[in-house]
Amino acid sequence: MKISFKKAERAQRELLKKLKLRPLEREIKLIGGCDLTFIDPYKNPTVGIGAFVILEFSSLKVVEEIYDTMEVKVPYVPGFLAFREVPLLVKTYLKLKNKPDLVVVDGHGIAHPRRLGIATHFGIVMNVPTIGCAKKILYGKFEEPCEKAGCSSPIVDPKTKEILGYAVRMRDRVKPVFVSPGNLITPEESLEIVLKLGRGYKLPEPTRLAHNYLQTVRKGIIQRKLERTEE
DNA sequence: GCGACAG
DNA sequence: ATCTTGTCGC
Repeated sequence: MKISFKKAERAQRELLKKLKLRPLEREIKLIGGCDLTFIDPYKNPTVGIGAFVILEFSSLKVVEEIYDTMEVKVPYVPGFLAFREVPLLVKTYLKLKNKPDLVVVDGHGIAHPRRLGIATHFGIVMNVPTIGCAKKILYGKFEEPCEKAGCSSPIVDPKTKEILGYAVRMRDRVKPVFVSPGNLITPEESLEIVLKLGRGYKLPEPTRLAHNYLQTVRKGIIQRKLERTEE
């Protein structure tokens, strides 16, 4: 499927009007992590697998895990990731029994050329507080944080000098992750919460667990598919 | 014009 | 985003 940049940008500008970067309104009890993978990432129409893992924020214990699949035809284009991945994230989110008070999304929030990273896009569509946590920078300038776990430095918009988020070192001497608010939260709160989600790994727990869960699910699906075609 | 470019 | 073992450094 082709993608109209003109229409996509227009859609992003429309969604931007609904963005709310304001302090959290209620206490975070349940926190969700989500991620996507594909059966064949190099094929164009391909089957995507989406997953959500819900954790109790205070203990980081898993409360619920769920996944769903969907045919994905939209290609990945930097700056327009949400158009490829949000539909499946929404489909999976709707299956949850335990709705989280906040969702950590694999990708950026407002640290995006038009402030509409996947975390922001999903947060606005679902009207839920979100934080974006990406492994690589997409937009904004930052200084390398100190080498210790817990160190951070702001991601600044080169045009407006606004703070879009933070580069955060979750583990000693390991590459930082890039944290920015998605919707219904502030940059400072996003940083504060992500720091509480560290378990000594590079990624915050919700994201790490969603990713691990997906790997297991994916192997199972591929395995079952093989058994089915050879008997 | 060139480089950079989440997943 | 996937395929993959060992290996090096802290």
